[in-house]
Amino acid sequence: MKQKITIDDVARAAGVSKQTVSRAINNKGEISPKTRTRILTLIEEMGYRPNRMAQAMNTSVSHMIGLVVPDITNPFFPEIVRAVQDAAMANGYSTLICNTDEAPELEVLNELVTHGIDGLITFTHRANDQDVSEFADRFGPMLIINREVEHPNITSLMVDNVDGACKAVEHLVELGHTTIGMLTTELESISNTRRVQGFRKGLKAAGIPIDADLIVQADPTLAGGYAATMDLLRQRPDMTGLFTYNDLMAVGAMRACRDLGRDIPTEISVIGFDDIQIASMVTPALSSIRVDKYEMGRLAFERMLQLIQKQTSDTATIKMEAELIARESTGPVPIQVAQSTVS
Amino acid sequence: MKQKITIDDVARAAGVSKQTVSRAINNKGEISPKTRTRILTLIEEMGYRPNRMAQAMNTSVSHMIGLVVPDITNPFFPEIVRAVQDAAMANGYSTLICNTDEAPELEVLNELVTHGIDGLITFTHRANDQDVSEFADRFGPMLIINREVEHPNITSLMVDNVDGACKAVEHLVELGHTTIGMLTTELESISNTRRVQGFRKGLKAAGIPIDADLIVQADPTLAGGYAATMDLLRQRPDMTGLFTYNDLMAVGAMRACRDLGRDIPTEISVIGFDDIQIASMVTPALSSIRVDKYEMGRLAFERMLQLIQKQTSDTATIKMEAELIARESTGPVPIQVAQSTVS
DNA sequence: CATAATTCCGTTACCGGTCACGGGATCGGT
DNA sequence: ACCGATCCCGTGACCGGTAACGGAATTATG
Repeated sequence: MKQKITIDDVARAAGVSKQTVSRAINNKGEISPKTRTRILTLIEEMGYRPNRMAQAMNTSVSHMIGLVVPDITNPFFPEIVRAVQDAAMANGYSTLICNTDEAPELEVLNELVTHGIDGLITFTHRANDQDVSEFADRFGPMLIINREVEHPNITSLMVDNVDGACKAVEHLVELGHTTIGMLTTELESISNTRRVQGFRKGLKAAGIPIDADLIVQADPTLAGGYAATMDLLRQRPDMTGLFTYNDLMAVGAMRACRDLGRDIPTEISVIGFDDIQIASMVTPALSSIRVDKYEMGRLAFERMLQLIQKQTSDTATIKMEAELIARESTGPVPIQVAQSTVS
Repeated sequence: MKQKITIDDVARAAGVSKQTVSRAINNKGEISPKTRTRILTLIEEMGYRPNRMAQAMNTSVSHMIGLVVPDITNPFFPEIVRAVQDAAMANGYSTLICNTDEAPELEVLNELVTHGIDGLITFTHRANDQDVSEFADRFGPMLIINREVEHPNITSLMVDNVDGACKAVEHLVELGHTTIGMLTTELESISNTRRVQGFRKGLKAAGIPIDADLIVQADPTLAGGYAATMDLLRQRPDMTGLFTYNDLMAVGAMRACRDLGRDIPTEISVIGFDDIQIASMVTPALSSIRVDKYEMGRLAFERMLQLIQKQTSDTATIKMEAELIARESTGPVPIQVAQSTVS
């Protein structure tokens, strides 16, 4: 049994050629209105749906896109994924998703290509520029998030990390802090580099000298943030403001502060980055630099669709701003119960 | 330009028929070892990969499975998705994912089928049994999580919700609580029904009479838990133990307790269900009934693969236990920093 | 009424692989 | 040296659709 109902079955039932059925479905080519409606109602009755693989074989349009994220369990990604899928589904596209944190990125990409995807949205970070370029040569439209690669097939979507980090520092400075630390993470990460850059820029703008001792590297996790903060606060108890590479580190940092008896926000202020769901759920609620993740996914798919349909050949980088969200961890603000739909 | 490299290109380059190339790749049929290795090295050099769509057209094996979740941004799902994808990738399978909380479920399923998926793992909850059965008639192997449908093509994976809820109550009872409330959610949900059932069973086992006033329905969200708890604690200030349908409600409940000046856990104990990442991150850390979500996804794919490859025709329900995780919210336990890998 | 222009639909080839079959070359046995 | 078995490999058809072309039926035109 190959497939439940084929176009031939419909053609036979309608007493026409399958080409005519095809014309009826796609409303393409010459076909009389009454034949068309007759076939369409018949299709409806039979519950026939064209096989997208067969379609893709001659049209080269599979109605699938690839979506590659490092790790879907990282709270930063689900919202982006959701946005891409919502937009995809609304346009008749399905999404093939892969995680790459423990798999060779290019291998994953190549595997996705064999399925005939029409486009690719990815957070490819580990593969080097040259390999990515070579891949893009052989493949079609590609959209990379938080990375810029010069290539006619590659469009980038960049969050303004420098500005975001800068806003975090500005916020702390406005609250009166002058001894401000930062938890950073692996240097290979472009986002991290930019956020450190923004941190320095913010301090400089406020006329605060940069103290290398206050910039500490750690794992971008809750445990990493906890450990680094324990160390940092012991060595530099004078620190009253802390900015972290991401929210999970900030949550860990807050836990460390509590364990060291440093009240938040009266004795120390903490601000994270990304504004993941958890940020608004912890106590005290975490201030953060929000990246509009849903919008990010939406924009990514929107441009991707245009590229696929060749409505545009614009591969100019899409830029997004990051926004300060001040909550309890950087000052006494009213408690807000977040809106969230979760079962 | 249809595709970068086809089997014909390889055949031409090797000076053989494409059938021979096919034999070399699949190591199937009669082929001399030296021809085979010659072709394989050539394939390696050229970077050729067979088009899975074309393969699927005659073999009916697309190496894709469908994965349908209500909402990937719900913290309950990413880990399951990840587990399925890890297992899938390890077996050469790709995953087509869709969200269904705002789309007609059967429509989504049917759409996935047109892509030729080999199997389907789903959390289909809203569609009624008959529609699901009819769908299963036309489709192949299906695995539904947290729902049982009698059908030769359908395998179920069930978490023992009754037992899990029972464990939560037992835990509260052991701590000395006798006035225990529960936040439930929509009645249509099977999981909810079972958890309420377990709640009642636990009380009965402890000899505590069931007080209908203490069972309150709310949205399964942080906001829902917050609002319901505010109401409940005002009407029943004597309540000292609270069990919630899920962790998000519990986090909301804890916030409500704090706002009402009820200290956790000295004045009231709270326990949730699912043990999502957030549970270990909030303060105080939330006790919960853990569902091993990674194992859930792993088991689901494992069985699915067997069914696809017809290694088994076993559609017996897969059962999973839920486990008590006691943290700060139900008693003074040492603080644990959770292990978590997040960027 | 004959011819040209439309309208509508069927036929054939093809997308990129795999299956079933058949046939040439090599080898062994007598 | 002849014949059958074995080992390889090629040929044609096919999976389920679509593109391109061509031809019959209908309508318009002289």
